[in-house]
This record gives sequence, structure tokens and C-alpha cells, in this order.
Amino acid sequence: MPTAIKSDFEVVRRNKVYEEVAKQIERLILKKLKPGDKLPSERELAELLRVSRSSIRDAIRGLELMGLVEPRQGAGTIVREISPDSLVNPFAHALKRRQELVSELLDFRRMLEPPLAARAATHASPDEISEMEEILQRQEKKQAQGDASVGEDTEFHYSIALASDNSVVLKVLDILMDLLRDTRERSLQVEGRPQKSLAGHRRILSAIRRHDAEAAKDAMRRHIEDVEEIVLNKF
Amino acid sequence: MPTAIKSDFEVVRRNKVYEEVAKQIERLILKKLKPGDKLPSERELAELLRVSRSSIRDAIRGLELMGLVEPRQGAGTIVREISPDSLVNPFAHALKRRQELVSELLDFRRMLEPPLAARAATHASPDEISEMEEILQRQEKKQAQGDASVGEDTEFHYSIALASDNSVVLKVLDILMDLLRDTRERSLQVEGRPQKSLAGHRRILSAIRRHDAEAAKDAMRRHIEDVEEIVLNKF
DNA sequence: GTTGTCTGGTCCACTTATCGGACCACTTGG
DNA sequence: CCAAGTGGTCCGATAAGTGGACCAGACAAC
Repeated sequence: MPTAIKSDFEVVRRNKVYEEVAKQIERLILKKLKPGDKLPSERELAELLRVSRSSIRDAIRGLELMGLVEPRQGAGTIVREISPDSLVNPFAHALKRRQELVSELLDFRRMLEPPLAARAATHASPDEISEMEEILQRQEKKQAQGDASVGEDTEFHYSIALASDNSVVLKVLDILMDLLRDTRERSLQVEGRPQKSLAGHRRILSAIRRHDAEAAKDAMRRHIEDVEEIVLNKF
Repeated sequence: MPTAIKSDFEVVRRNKVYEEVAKQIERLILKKLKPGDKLPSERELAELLRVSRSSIRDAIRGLELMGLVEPRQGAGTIVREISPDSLVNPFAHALKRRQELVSELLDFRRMLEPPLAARAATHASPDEISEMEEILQRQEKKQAQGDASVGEDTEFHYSIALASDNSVVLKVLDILMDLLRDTRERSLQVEGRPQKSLAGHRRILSAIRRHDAEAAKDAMRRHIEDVEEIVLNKF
């Protein structure tokens, strides 16, 4: 008789292994690989993911059809330049959904990340702080060379989450990355004005290094507002 | 060469439909059903979840083995009293993990829910507010009768999340519920001193009704601290 | 060059989980 | 008592994944 939650059930769908594999490879590309890089070999992937090579191949075929990746017999499979097409193609209606999702994601980040930064300020170990420093320096160097690649922003925020020493937070972030992936939302992160973003990161890290929770929270809040402004102006 | 994130891959596992079904039924029991209630019939569940009856039966057999549910030929499947055993049995080492998870979950809630309450205060529609009021009154009534059942606390918090009008937040909460489910953490929510919990809810709702974001945030923060104290004392 | 060992490309027999349907045994309410 | 609805059981069909074999192209070491 109670009736607070909508339809109590979600339709159950069997997950296809090759879809799951595709997700993970895509995530790897987003996080670590540049266009031109080689993917691990199919046999290697099969072993890492504990899955048959056939499934790996199915997944790669999918990524190939999406234009993300190019298998070359004998040589390996390389990451392709992300063509503007691959972002525009998938139908206009996906675009609307994407816009909504992006704005909701930003809302969520605005809620979660400031307290998260505060916690990082009080909990981060010296090692974790140097890790952040390293990431930030790498970005700054790249940016100085005019080389603003994707996925770096994510890396910095992820390192803050790591310092929270809370597996629940990490789990949630992984889910969010999946959401991003699902809507082909690759460009959220850096594009726009990377220098502004980097300055924000720099302020956050500085507060964390001082173990100043309030300052970290504020810096993160302002940083997200900046990002928000940049991203939303793109629509 | 970048190396901020640990092992880049998770082992891919094919999800078994009956496991997924078991999750959903378990969640239904947690959210809506009391001991003694009848589950929907197997054929009905099969239709709702778009899954064959065999899968439903496999799932129910699992729940039966866990002592959660008791199928009676001809009559239906009823929800059993949750025996203390079913919480103690599953090995001691699970208990430690559980303790960690609970404390991490509370941390996470402390980060997310205050800003969430603030947002609810500014965004909630009259309908959503009356929904919260209704839930709260039902709980207060039950509590007056000394009938503190599980899953009510969740319901109130969920209604706040609904008012946020943000699908990302809902998605995240669903994940958290899955986490709870996975560690058999049923008792987190109400047990302890329900009256204190209810008073907290009352204060939160009142702030939301006044559209006072700051007050809502503060009330939620204090409420979670209270819950934290109660729960952690149980270990 | 030649060779050995990588790589991806292809095929196929085998296993497994799920489906979908049939039929039975039992309970319940009219 | 009986019709309708429930869980209990069984089984053939289907789809996905597995694991292995073999091929052809690439590429580095010799």
C-alpha cells in the first residue's frame, strides 16, 4: 500500500560480455591513450579481462564501427583521431539528452565535490598530495605546449577522490564515468579554456596541501562554477 | 605512461539474470513488504521483469536458501521474518567489511545529503513536499504504535532526492542501495532510536517547506551526525 | 634477405544460461 | 465441489560465450 517510489521494477537485461568489454576499453582510451597509441593485443586483453578472445574481438569490432579504433592485421589496433563526426552523427535527439545529462552532472558535482575536497584536505597523505602535484604539473606542461588533451581534468578530480580513502565515493565516480561514456560525452572536461581550469586546480591543490578544509571546499566550489559556465555556454 | 589510476581493468563477468532478479525482489521486500506479505506471483514477476519464469524461480530459490522468503505450493510466496541468524550467519569476516562499508557510506552521505537537502529546499514542488509530509506522518504514526519497521528512513531520504529533479542523483542512490544490499546491511537505517531520527526528519522537512536552503542543509547535516552516532555505537 | 614471433582474421565444435511452453500438485474462495 | 490461481518439475530450442586451431600480414633480430 505504500507508494512513494515509482515503478518498483526495472526490466532485467542480460549484459553482453562484449558490451562490457567495449565499455572498459573505451574507458581506457579516455583515461590513458592518445590517438595513435596501440591497444594491448587481443590475447592480452582477453587474459586481463578473463574473457575469451572472441569477446574481445566483438567489442573491438564495435569500437571500430564507431570509428574509435582501427585494427591492423599483424600490427595491432590503434586509437583513431576522434572525428567530429563521431560526436555529431548519433542522431540529434541524443544531443538533447546529452545536454540535460551534462547539466545534471554538473549539479551533482557541485553538491558532492566541495565536501569531497574538504575531506581530501584533512585526510590526504603526503604521497597522495605529490600524486596530485604530479598530475597537475603534467597538465600545466602540456598546456604550455598548446596540447590540451582529453581526460586530464578527470584525472585530477579522481586523484582527489582517491585521497578521500572512501571506496563508496570511488564506486560512485566510476558509475558517473559510465554515464558519461554512455552519452558519448567526451568533451565535457577540458575543452573551453583550459588555463582557467588549471588555475582552479592549482588553488584547490594549494588548499589541500595546507590541510585547509574550508579553503579547499571553496576553491572547488568556485572551480566547478567556472567549469559550469564554460560548458553551458557551448550549447 | 600516466599512472594515476590503479589496475585499469575490472574482470568482466557475465551477469546472471536470476541474480539480477534476486536483487530487485530483495529491494522490493526492503522497500515495500512486511513479513507475512505475499510476493507477486512468479508469472506476474516474469512479466514485470520481462524475464522467463525459470529465472524468477531461480532467484526465489536463492532468496529461500537465504531464509528471506518461503514459497508455498498453491498459495504463493511469502516474506519471512528476518531472523537474527540471517544477519549473523554469513561469516565473521563479512562483518568487518560491513563495518567499514557502513562507515564509508555515512561519510558519503555526510558529503552529499546536506547540499542535496539545500537543493530540495529551493526546487521542491508543492506536490513533492506533500509527498514528504505524507511519508513522515506515516512513520510518526507507526512509531507511535511502537512499530518501527525497516526501510522507512530510506523512503524519506529518497523523496528528498526525487525533489532534486536530477536523474544523476537518483542513479547514484540506486547504486548505494545496491551496495547496502550486497553486504546484507538492512539494519543501518532505522533501528536504534527512531524518535530521534524522526525529529531530524521533521526539522528537515520544515526547512524545505520554508524553502530555506541553509536551514535544510544544516538540519540534514545534524541529522546525519545523529544517525552516525547511533549506528557506530552498534559495533 | 631470412626467420621467428608477434599481431589480427577466420572458423568451428562445445558449454552454458536463459527462454518458453507444457503439465502436475496444491490451495483458496466462491 | 470446482474453477482459478499458485508454486513444482521437466525439457527442447536458442543465443552467447568459450577455447582451440589455423591462417596471413608485420616487424624486429639475426
